[in-house]
Amino acid sequence: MYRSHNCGELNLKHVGQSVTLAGWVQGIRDKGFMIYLDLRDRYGITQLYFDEDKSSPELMQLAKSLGREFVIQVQGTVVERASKNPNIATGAIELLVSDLSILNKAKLPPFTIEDQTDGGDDLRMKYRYLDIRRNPVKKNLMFRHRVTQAVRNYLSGEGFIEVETPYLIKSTPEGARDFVVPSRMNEGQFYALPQSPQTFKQLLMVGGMDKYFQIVKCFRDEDLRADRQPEFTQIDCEMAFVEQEDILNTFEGLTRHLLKEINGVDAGPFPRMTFDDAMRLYGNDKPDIRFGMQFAELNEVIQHKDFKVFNSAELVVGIAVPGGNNYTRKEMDGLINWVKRPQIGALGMVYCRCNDDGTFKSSVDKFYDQEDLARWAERTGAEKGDLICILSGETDKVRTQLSALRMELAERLGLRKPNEFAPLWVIDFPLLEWDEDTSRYHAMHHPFTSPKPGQLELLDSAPGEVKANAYDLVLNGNEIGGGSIRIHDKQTQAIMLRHLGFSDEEARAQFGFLMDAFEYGAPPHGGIAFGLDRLVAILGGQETIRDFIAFPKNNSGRDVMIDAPAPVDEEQLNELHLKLNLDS
RNA sequence: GGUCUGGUAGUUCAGCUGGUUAGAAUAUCUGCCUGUCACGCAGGGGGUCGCGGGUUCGAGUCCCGUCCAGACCGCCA
Repeated sequence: MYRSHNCGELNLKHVGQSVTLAGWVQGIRDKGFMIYLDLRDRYGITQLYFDEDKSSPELMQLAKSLGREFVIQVQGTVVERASKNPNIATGAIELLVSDLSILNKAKLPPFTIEDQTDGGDDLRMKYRYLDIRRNPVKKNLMFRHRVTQAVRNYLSGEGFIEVETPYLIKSTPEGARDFVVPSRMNEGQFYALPQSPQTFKQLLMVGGMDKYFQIVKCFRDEDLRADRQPEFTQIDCEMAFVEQEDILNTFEGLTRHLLKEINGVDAGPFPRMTFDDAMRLYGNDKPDIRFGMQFAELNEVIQHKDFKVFNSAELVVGIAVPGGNNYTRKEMDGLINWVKRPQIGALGMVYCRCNDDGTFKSSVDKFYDQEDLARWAERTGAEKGDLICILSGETDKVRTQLSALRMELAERLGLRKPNEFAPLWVIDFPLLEWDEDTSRYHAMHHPFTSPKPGQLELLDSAPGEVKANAYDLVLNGNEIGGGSIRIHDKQTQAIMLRHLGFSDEEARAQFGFLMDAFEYGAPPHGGIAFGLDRLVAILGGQETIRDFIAFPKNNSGRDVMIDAPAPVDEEQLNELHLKLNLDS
């Protein structure tokens, strides 16, 4: 037996007991005549105590030879401390050590194993196993466990069955790039790793599983971001015999349960907003509604003067920035430069200060009088002391730009409070989205999403207008889940694929198995998938998902710890019937 | 594919318009210290300034290239 207790559980009740502990040396405070040593494991820290008067010279010597992160085992007696530390759970006691053995020595770690480490990201990733010893990462992983546990309990309690679906599947042309796996036994052929178990969960519905979920890895070979990894985890869910309303209610229930169970937050009914409204009011299909600053379209009240920039714009839209009037000239210039950066791409920004005396001062006073400016304030809801920021241009672009500005300003104003949770359903997404590059429509959600009832006919006349039974769950400006009611009959699916540019042959080759299944009694069904990594990070009050993943990839998709990806040798390539072409 | 930022001691960083022997903090090592817990005090060691080229009397500093890391845009049905 390596230990009788862990390093987080001993307290005054244990005084006098003889115990055995094992763990890592967090730190040593060598006072000469006595030595204090912090012993750490997953559960906490317990102070070990060596005393020249009470310990043998050999034991003192051995204790002095210890270094940081040595793995040791100690036996001793729990004693009450002469001076207690109220900051840790075991702070009232210490262990007077009688026996010490070194289970394993440790090299000096390349960064300090402390809450505030001195290590940079790169180094921490390379030695992730050391990083995981640190509280922030350790706590995040344990937090993630609590969330997944709560998800499983809740869904299980609601009658959902967790079913595993295969990882080695088939590449499909729609959507993200696939990770591809060559097949040794099938020369020249490849599996693909799933971007999601989408078709399989639909087939489970055809198979009568009725309520399915799976906490499952998904793979997308696209560039990474702070909140995006090439392999990530979804809470994938599907239900049969449901309408959109059933799905929304069920998974609003799950989300409310998580907010209560994990964060102790009682969330009321989740508000719902159509995609069109989200775009109009926030310029974004995943609005952060923890704060206001809604868009106000100003065309009517702004295009009657001689200011050509506004008059020629498709859309003129503004937001009120609370307390923004106190920005200095320099800060305003900074803000204007910020929106003009290539990442945002605005050509300029017009602003209007709302003074405390009720007057207005705009950057375009040449063109607009006080009466005009008062109308801007009325439209944007700006009050005394606020600042109105106005962008103009092509509708889609200007909305995106103002949305970015809104988020940036909210960030600067501290309006994006991590402990506040504002869930929102965004509904009525368009079925199709025009793609400039390929000059065709592609599915906004995925090709199995059903159009709103009665809108199938519109597909021919006005494909861009067709709305889908598709919905996203947004939490604090992040898309944490998305789903749809699916097509469940072969004819509709065929029509859909035809509009996505598939020939009938291609459709059969790619999705024949699904369409066949639809002919054998497919129930109406629909579902949703949550991005677990993102969900966990947001519930944990953070924006980056990396520290909620035990072994994440870096910005260029590398695992710097095991140094993957890596070349394979010639023999392996031959076995897979592959020849490298590194020139292309 | 693109834009931007960074790469200097084990680590995190400073190092101005080019100019003596490249600094700080922390970590580490040695000694001292009887209640520490971010222990304290004294002292020591520690550098191919990412790499390659160029400009210059002289480059950590300027220029070009390259590699690596991070943020973002494109991309992510």
